[in-house]
Parts: sequence; structure tokens; C-alpha cells
Amino acid sequence: MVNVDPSERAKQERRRQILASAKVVFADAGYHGASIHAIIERAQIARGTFYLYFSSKAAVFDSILDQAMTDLRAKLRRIDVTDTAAAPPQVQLREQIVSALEYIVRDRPLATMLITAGHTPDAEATERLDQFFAEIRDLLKRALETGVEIGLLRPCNSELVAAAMLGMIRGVIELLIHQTDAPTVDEVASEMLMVALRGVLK
Amino acid sequence: MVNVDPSERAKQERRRQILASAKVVFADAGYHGASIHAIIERAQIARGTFYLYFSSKAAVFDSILDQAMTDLRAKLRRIDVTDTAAAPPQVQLREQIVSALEYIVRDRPLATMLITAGHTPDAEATERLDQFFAEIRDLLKRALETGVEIGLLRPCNSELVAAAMLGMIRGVIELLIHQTDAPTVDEVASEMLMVALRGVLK
Amino acid sequence: MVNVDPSERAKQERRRQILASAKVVFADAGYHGASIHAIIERAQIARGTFYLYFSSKAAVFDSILDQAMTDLRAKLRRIDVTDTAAAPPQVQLREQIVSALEYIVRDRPLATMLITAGHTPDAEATERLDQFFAEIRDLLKRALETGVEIGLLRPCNSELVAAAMLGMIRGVIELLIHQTDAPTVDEVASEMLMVALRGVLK
Amino acid sequence: MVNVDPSERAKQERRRQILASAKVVFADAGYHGASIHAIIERAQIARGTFYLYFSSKAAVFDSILDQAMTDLRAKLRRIDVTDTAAAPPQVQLREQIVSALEYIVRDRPLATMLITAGHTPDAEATERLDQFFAEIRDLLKRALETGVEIGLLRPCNSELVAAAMLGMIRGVIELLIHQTDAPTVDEVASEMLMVALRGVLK
DNA sequence: CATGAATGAGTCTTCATTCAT
DNA sequence: CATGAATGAAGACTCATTCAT
Repeated sequence: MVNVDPSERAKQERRRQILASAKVVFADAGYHGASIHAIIERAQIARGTFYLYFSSKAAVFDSILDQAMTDLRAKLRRIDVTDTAAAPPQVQLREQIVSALEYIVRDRPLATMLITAGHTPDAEATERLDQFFAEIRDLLKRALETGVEIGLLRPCNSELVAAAMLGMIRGVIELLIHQTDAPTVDEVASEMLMVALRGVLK
Repeated sequence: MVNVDPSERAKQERRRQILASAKVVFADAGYHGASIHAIIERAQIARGTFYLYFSSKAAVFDSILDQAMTDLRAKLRRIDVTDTAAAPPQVQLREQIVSALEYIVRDRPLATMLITAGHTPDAEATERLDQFFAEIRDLLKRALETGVEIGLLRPCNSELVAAAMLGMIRGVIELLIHQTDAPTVDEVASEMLMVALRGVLK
Repeated sequence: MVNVDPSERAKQERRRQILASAKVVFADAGYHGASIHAIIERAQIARGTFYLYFSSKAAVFDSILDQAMTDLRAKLRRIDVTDTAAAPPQVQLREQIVSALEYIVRDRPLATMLITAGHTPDAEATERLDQFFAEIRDLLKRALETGVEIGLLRPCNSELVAAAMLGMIRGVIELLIHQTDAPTVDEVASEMLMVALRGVLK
Repeated sequence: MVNVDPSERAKQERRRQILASAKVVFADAGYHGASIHAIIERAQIARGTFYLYFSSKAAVFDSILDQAMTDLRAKLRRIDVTDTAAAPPQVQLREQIVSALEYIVRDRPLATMLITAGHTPDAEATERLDQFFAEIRDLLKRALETGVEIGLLRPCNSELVAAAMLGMIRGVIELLIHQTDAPTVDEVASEMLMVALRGVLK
């Protein structure tokens, strides 16, 4: 029995509505380019109402990013190579990638924000985003290192290759966002993994 | 003998100086975050002087991007697989990548701009930048397709793989920019090519 | 037997509670600085409830001042010099001053409001307050004139001296409000009267 | 030869013009009630111009008060009772009072500000003003104490009497400001001193 | 009666751009 | 050519007041 209070539910709905509008506006115009005016116009609410739900422009921005980062973190974890009962590493990796891509690609404005949210005046937000990507890079890096240790992968500059792979992921996300007749997430994941693991040489 | 007029030369110098200052400011703060104040302060010129050389904030931004795109375009061309006298395809590719990376990484502010320049109010500039990346993607795509045709590469979704590779490049550029003790461009190019061509599997 | 209706009594109580909260807030922050939010928070009531009891922010402000002015007016009257049965003029004066000071000083927020309530957007309120002080000044002025007439006081510019004395009163009230270890109202009244009547010269 | 630069002079003039307008507006409406709009309208300048000369609303407010306090401090000093060549204490006191009153009364908006500037959000400004009045009160207090020591004045609660006298001064200033046919500063000073020194009793 | 979510006019402040000197 | 004072549109945010529940 959680929150069946109808007014509480209505409030949550309003909040979601504002978040959705803000996401679109931020995606379209970037943090600085986005105006409260544009957000409230899209959400069909009055100026003051916005500030009833969020304390500032930066706060909505943060809220959106934080939600996304939390959701994505829940989908990403270290790949288990010890548990023999678990799926093979490549399968685990593939599942995580597909899951994350699906989440991101389903919400185009969010994807755009994640890809392009470079410069916030709110240094804090920028830093949090940077740290998020650093986390993912680190996850990839450790996965690579483990792979090398267990003899699955060839030795490499893990830092560098991790950065390259994170870039690859961002690259294909951009493709998925911009292209109208983009391939399915599944296909994308397969091809990308193929490239990452075996390269393009015959 | 073009432009030996000393005053004309001085003017060009001023222009360069403004462009350089603007580049740094744009890199630091993003398009919207950058202020004319910051640019002219850095360039040690008066407010009005700025507008003698550039018609608007957007104009400097465009000018910087255009210059970079022109320079980079000059370094990138289709890889020749017909001329038997030419270097082998992989060598040609490596040369282009090293050349482009060196150009970008040498100028950190420019690199930052290219990587993060997401949002201009000037839709035109955004579009031009998007188109530039589309060009590169296209170049990569054609290279891939040619590679497949001549039996060098395995068949693949060239569009997708091109996007992934452009992403890889951007990923390693970010690494080169942010890291203080980054590896040399040469090392980076080698590792990246290794991954792209052979993957990370043993 | 007026108003024994218990709900009516409850309403009066609410009203008093709001007035008390508002008084504190106005004293702390001044008219403009005071916010409805601060008042209702202090009064532990909802926003809308405030407007059930008072039509506007200006209305509470007015109400507070009006009450204080009414109360004080009841304590101040012309000094009777004809009734031989009455106390001597100086004693009457002292009694009034002590009574008024006690009323004001007992209620520090009110005192602060009376002293500092300079600016209301509601010109009416400002004027009413000004008029109140003018009344007191007038009372003092007439007292002075009567004193001169009956040969008790030396001739003087009654208008000016009345203003000076009102100022004195406000000055000592400020002292009483700000100082933590202030002297008693009685001491203050005595010393002030001494100065006003005999001056500070030996 | 200081600042004969005509443009510099023009700037100083602008600044003065803004200060003058702001003074009037602050006097009319109080700190909170005063709007930048009202100030620039009165000064006949554009919004941005205001911020070219003052960094904020609080800054102009401070500037006005600081100037006044500096000017007044220059007019007030301890009364010399040791130098036999100096004017007698009462004359010194009278001179200072006349000088200060003249300064204040000449500039009615300033006077209004000084009298009513109670509540600023800028706690700093309020404190500075409070401290200024505390200074004056202290000056008066020490004068009283010295007077008692040298046997000129009767013993009294100097703190309290100083507060009363500062109040008197404020009281007569209010009179001088509000009344249209007010007496001259000289008359006012004489009468006030008479009251303070000898009281109103015959 | 009481509530508190919603409103929007109004505030301060910034900053790209212009233009007289 | 160069300057920098002046401009005013536009932005983020506040808060007294209303009204449906």
C-alpha cells in the first residue's frame, strides 16, 4: 500500500510531466539554450508551478541526469567470470549492452541529453556526468583486464581501449538517434560486439 | 604576391588573435557560456573592435569550426586501392588518422570545441558540424565498403561500423585531451587500429 | 453577553494567532521583507486560511498597527490642570509615559514595528502611522503650551520641542528593545523626564 | 591636476545622477519597495547602464549610505575640554550639531533614507547603519561623561541620556523634513540645545 | 471552513550588439 | 580604425493572491 493518495499521485504525475518537457527542451537546446519559458510552455503550466516542483533550472537538469544514471547503473555490473554456473562472459556483456542501449534509445530526448550534455554552468552536474562516464569506462577497463588475465583477450592498453569502446557505444547511439530507419538494438549490439571482439579484417 | 600591405597583415593578425581567444573561451565554457566579454578580455581588445572583425558571436564560432573542418578535410581523402604504386591501404589509413589526430590534439581548445560543440542557437552551425561528422562517417563507410569489395574486410553493416569507428576516434580524443600523461598519438593510433581491425580477442 | 458562540471564539483565537505571527515576521523583516509564507508557517496554518481572515498582506499590517494605536490612544489623554483634585501635572505625565512604555516594551515585535515601520506600499497605512505620531506630537505640544500658560514651563517653540520629545521617547524605546540588560521602564521614564524637564546641566 | 579627462568627468556625472535618482527612490519607497525600474526611469537611463555603474541594487544603497556616513563622521568629533584656547564645550557642540543638521537637511531624500532605512535584506548595510548610529550615541555618551567629570553636567545614566538625545536629533530632523515652513537649522539647534541642557521647566 | 496547488505579474540581473567620439 | 559607454531584450526566480477540492 504505497501512496494511494490521489493528490499525491497527481503531484507525481505533474512532476513527470515537467521532467518530460524539460528533457525535450534540454535535448533540443542544451542546458544554456533551454529556457524555463520553453519548458513550462511545453508542459502547459505556469511559471510558478515549475518552481513548485523544482527549485531551479539546474535542479531539473540534475534530476533528469540522476534518474538516468541510476537506471543505467542498475543495468551495468561487473562481469562474472568465476561462477561457472553463470552465462559465458560474452553473453553477459551482450545482455548488459542490449539492456542499456534499449533503455537509452527508447527515450530519444534523454539519449540526446546524455550524448551532448557537455557544458553546464553547474560545474557539479558536469562533473557528475563526467564521473558517470568515467565509471563506465572503468567498468570496461576492468572487464578488459580480467579478460586478458583469464586468457580470453589479447594484452592491450586497457585504458585506451576502454575509451575507444565507450566512444563506439556513443557513436552507435548517435546513429540510432538520428537515423529514422535505424536497425534494431539487437542488430546494433551484435555488430558492435563483433567489431570490438574480432575487428573488421577478414 | 598577395597581401603584402602591412596594415592588411596587421588586420589578419588581429583576426587570428581574436579567433585564438575565442577558441579558448568556447572550449572552456561552451557556446552559450562563452561571453563576448571573456573573449575580448583575453584578446586584449575593446568591445567594438570585436565587431569590426566578426559580425556576431555566432560568426566567430562558425569561423573557428569552418577553419578546423577545412584543415581536417585536407588531411582526409579516399584511400586509393587501385594505384599499385601507392602505399598499402592500412598504411594510408594509419597516416591519415595520425595526421588528423595530431592536428586536433595539438590544439586542445579546438579539440574540446569539436568534441563538445553540441548546441548553438545558430541551427546552421550545428548542422554544418553534423554534416562534417557525417562526411567523415561517409568516408569511413566507403573505405569499409571498398575493403569488403577487394576482399580485405569481412562483410558488415558499413553504416553502423562507420559510426562506431567515428565514435572510437572521438573517444580516444577525449582521453588524449583530459589525461595529462596521455600516450603519444602514434601509440594511440596503433592500438585503435589494432582494435578496429582485429578486435580484442586473442 | 456577546459572542459566546464557541466557533466564533475559535475564529477569534485563530485571528489572534495570525496577528501574533505576522507581528513577529513584520518586526523581523519589515513590511516588504515579510512574506506570507513566513507568516503562515509561524501560525501553523495553510495559505488559503490566511486569506479567510485577512484580505491581504497590507490588511494584517494595518490591523496590527490599528490595534496598537487604539491601545495607546486609550493610555494617552490631555493632562488635566484644572481639576484640583487630580494628581499634579508632572505625576499625570509620568503615569502616561510609564503606561505607554510598558505597553510597547512588553511586546518587542510590536515595538520594533512601530519604530521601524517606515514603508508600506500601502500609502494609506504609512499615512495612518504618520498621523498617529502627529497626534502624539500634538498631545505633547498642547501639554507644553498649557504648561507655559499656567506658568509651569518656560516659553518655547512648542512644535519643535514636541518633536524633540517624541524623538527622545523613540530613542529610549530603541534602547530598551535592543539592549538585553536594559534598565526598567520606571528608571527610564524618570531619567527621561528629568532630562526633558531640567536638562543635563548641573 | 586631477581627472580633467572629460570622459572621466562625464562618467562621474552619470554616477552622481544615478545616485541622486536612487536616493529619491529609496527615500520614497524604502529599500525593498524601490525598484531598479523606478531608479533608471528617474535617471533617464537604460537598464544596463545602471549595472555599468553599480553592481547591484544593494551596491547603490550602500554607496549612498557610506557617502553620507563618511561625510557626517567628518563633521563629528570628540569635544575638546582640555585646550583652553578652544571654544567652550557648548559652542563646540553647537557647531557640530548645526553642521551635521545642515548637511542632512539640505538633502531631503538622504535625510529620509537615514531616518527610515531600517530594513535591508543586505544585513551588512543594516548593520553598518546601526553601527553608525551606535557611534554617534557613543560620541554623545562620552561627551556626557566628560561633562560630568569636569563638573559641568549633573550625574546621569549616560547611555540612556545619549539614546534620548540621539532620538531628539532624529525627531527634529523628521520635523525639518516633513514641515514645509520649518524653522532654520540655527533656530532648531538653539532650541534643542536649550531643552537638552536646561529642560523645559521655568 | 480549511487546504495547498496553481497562477502570472513583477524583480533583479546579464549580455550581445550598436554607435558617438 | 579603435574605443567603450549605452542599450534593452531576455533570462531565472519570487511571491501575493485565487480557487477547486
